[in-house]
Amino acid sequence: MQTIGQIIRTNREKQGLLLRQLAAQLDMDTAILSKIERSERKPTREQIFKLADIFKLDKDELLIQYLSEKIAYEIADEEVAARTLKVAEQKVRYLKSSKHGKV
Amino acid sequence: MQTIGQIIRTNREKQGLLLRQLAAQLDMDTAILSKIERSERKPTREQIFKLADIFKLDKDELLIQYLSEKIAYEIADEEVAARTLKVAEQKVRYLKSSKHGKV
DNA sequence: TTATTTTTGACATAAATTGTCAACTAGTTT
DNA sequence: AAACTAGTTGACAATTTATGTCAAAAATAA
Repeated sequence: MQTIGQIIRTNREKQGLLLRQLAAQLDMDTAILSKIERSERKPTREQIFKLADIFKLDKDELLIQYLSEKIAYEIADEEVAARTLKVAEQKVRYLKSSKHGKV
Repeated sequence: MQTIGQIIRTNREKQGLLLRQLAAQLDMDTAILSKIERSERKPTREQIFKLADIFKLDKDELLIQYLSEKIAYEIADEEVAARTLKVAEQKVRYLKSSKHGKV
């Protein structure tokens, strides 16, 4: 199970880029990128898209990794985490169906 | 599909309580409770537990409703919402297993 | 050792969440 | 109509959380 940070580091190293080089492309501080790679901070959504561009990764896939990681950390400590996600699925389905008409 | 707000309002009315009476029990401003019932604001975790006490509802159930609603709203607009939740389940399982030993 | 890269931590800035308050609306009573 | 009651709204303040900046320390390589 790879974290976003690990995905970034792997890709960066595969391309032989230094932290500061990738950070420059992302227009961010080296310190932050270092923290993101070690999961000490989360990237922003924009940063995710820039990373997908730079590494030619599928934007949706990377976004899914990013969002799911955020959610997972949000509730990982809850005993009810598993059931919460099941109910969340129902609610998402409901919200999406309401949106396209039937309220 | 009931929102937390609807659950609260239903229970409050069942008990014949006024907004200000329930708000007092919750030690919160009437305005906020009004907004929570209409889903204009989210309750805090503590407020959820107090509500479960007051209405004699199952704490875990209400917590699940609360957490899942938060998550659902977080990603409902994403095209990738459904897959995101599936991946989140995997990540939660992984995080929980790491926690109990095997890192 | 010197130079380079990465990590760390203190602090600043910005964004999101939550709370306070007073005015407003709508309905009811006098 | 005026006064009262319940609920709603919106502007603003306070708090919390997220994100960014910077310099110095630690690790690595030359």
